[in-house]
Amino acid sequence: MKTIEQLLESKNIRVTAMRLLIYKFLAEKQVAVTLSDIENAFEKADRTTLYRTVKTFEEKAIVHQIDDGTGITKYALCEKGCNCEIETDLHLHFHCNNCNVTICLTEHKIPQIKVPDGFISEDINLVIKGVCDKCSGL
Amino acid sequence: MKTIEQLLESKNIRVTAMRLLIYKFLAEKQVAVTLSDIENAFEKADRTTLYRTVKTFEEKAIVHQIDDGTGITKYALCEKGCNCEIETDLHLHFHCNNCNVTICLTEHKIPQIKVPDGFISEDINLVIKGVCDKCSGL
DNA sequence: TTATAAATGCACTTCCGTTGCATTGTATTT
DNA sequence: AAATACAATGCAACGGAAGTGCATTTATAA
Repeated sequence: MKTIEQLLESKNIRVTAMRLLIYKFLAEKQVAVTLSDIENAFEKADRTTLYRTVKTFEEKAIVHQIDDGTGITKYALCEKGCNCEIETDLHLHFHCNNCNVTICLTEHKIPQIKVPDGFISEDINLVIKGVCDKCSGL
Repeated sequence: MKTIEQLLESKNIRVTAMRLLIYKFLAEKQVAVTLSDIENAFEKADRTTLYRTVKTFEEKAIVHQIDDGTGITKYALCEKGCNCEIETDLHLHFHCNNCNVTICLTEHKIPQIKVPDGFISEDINLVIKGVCDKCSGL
């Protein structure tokens, strides 16, 4: 079991208090969060710091960005089964129109999709919108 | 063959010069356009008018909105084979990372995707990013 | 301990989407 | 045709989110 410190070091990122806190925050959340969410959780910290921290995490493949169609970028930790950098391993996301939550369906892989001749597929973004299990009551 | 005037009237939208121009602009373009694109094409017109015109078109299912992950909303005409309002008929979009163009692949339908128990799928957004036929040179 | 570089905080900017309100234009009724 | 009603347009402004420049603080290395 890797500690967060070890993880950051393995990615060549300096271990700072802020980064540990943000990492822990993301790890606790089971859903994708916006920058505002992080802002609200750390009111003492500056927006820019949070912004740049998340950007650093993204570059180092610690978090991945999610575009769920709400117009606001969300972020979620890359963990067990999430190898965002590998195209064939992309998972999909679910956005609840009711509670506005976005979650990673890491176990659901995106099916191979044929593109027309001449087109080269590099990345796929698949977001399903609807009602989540908590809201549907099923 | 319906004229644009007839189309607008059939959707209960008043026929105005602006709307005819914007419709023609969208029809000429083979790709999805941003509001800025339209703005640049009609510099005499006000941003708000263009914005509201497109929104009207969207409500009346004349255009559909595309979220290609660039963070900027794009719009494209709904035509032959595009029945956006019907979930099972959703087509996918391709975004070229090179020339930044987004096109509708109307002939490519989104495969049925199973969601976990308790989740209800209402809408699906699928964007493939890569290199388009014009840029790939294939 | 000092030098070096990265991380943080503050201020500010830009871009896009959106709304309120006054004005112009279009359609309808008498 | 004139008056009325309502929709479309234009202008101004707001708000949120993303992003940048620079000074300051903090951490790492020499």
